[in-house]
Amino acid sequence: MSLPRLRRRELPDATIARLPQYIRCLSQLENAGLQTVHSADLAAHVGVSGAVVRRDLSYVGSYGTRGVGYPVSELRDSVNRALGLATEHRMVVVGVGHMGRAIAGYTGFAERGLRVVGLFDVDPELIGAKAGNPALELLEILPLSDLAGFVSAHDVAIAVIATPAEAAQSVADLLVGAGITSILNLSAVHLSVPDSVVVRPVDLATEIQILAVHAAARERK
Amino acid sequence: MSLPRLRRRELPDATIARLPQYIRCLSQLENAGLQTVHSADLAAHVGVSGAVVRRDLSYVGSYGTRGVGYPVSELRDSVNRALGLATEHRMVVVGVGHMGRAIAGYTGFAERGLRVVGLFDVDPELIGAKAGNPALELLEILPLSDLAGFVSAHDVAIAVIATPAEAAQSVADLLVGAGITSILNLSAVHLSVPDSVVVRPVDLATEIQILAVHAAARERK
DNA sequence: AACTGTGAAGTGGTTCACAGCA
DNA sequence: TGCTGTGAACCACTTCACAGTT
Repeated sequence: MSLPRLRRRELPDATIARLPQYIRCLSQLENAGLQTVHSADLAAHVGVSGAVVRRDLSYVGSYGTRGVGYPVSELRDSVNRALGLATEHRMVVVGVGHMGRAIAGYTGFAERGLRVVGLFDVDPELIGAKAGNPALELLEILPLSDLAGFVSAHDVAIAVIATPAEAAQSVADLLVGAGITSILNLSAVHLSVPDSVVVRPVDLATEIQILAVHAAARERK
Repeated sequence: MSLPRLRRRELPDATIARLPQYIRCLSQLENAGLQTVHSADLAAHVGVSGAVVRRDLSYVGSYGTRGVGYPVSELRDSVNRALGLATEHRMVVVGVGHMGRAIAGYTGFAERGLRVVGLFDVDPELIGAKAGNPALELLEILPLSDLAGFVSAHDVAIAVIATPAEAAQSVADLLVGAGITSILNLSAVHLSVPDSVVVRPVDLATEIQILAVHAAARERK
């Protein structure tokens, strides 16, 4: 009998994306008083196959019982731990247009261990105004010139770029200089950053375009 | 010598996502008077390798010249055609919060062959108000009860769900009933729809969570 | 009998490396 | 010589299918 593998505890991105969905489902089950859950139940809730769920849970190192299922609350704790939800990750949002406000005001970050702590913009009309999640304290919008100081003072590692495309690269340079290591890029352009910095691009226009191309292909067929 | 393969002209999603970036770059080069471009140039602009660019362009069936490169304007036309940019794809946005407004007001859709033609919400305070891209005509926000009629009357195939999680599934049901075939789901929950309907989920909180988990892993190391 | 955990095969996409052609 | 076009290897993730365990 070999010990459970302790080596690389690297979660695939696809798994990380599903774990919070399992957590939400597990919390509901726990409230409903359920003690155990099958991979198939979680699978149905998240819209994947049971095999995916079992594979995901094998990564978090939490074991179910063959023939029975998974213990609901232990499993939820394990998944929480795998996601590192004990520590709060602070982030800043640069660009307080509609998209920036949508993120600043999103109420679902707390349960994911995330928190927006700073808002930045160049527009003098916006600077000094307040925005954010009304359930927490509203945040004052600060000028970009305060960004570097703020990031180091508040030990922020994650930034969201929600500026127009033209400003995105210069904001990224600023963020990197300030010590940010992870960037969510909502602008439509590719950002050049050092290898030590991780960028995830999300472009809603591109997502819709993918839908449109497939829709056109289906119509044609 | 075998004819160029005419069979499945299916573009991979990853390729579809990059083509608009090539287009933007090609337009710039064309304005600058350049006649030809190397795969490496496009690659640098988009942040991928030259091999990816060549593979992508081989899908669109546009041929460069070995030893020389690609003809800029012919290539742009080919890419435009591959993306089906000649026909305009109409879409509706359901949920006119910050996220919905960000999409309704986005000015980059036109160059991608996309257009928001309808806005819908349940909030009586919002219904009747106007929102959208100020460069075009502003759109009146309509009640959900108008959705089905609107979709069939205006031949809309694509919808964006930008509602809170609780409303998302019922909105999806409504959209499917109305004949929508493609949905961009910005809510955090999985949507159940018939196989004939394509859903692309985009959850910004999840994207940030992926960054946070990786950041935590790097710190730990 | 029921359900987990996981090798092994399959899939979609990227990277390598090089043959082919101007 | 220089750059394209593309088989083949590779990689990350999913799916299959079944052995293992209670």
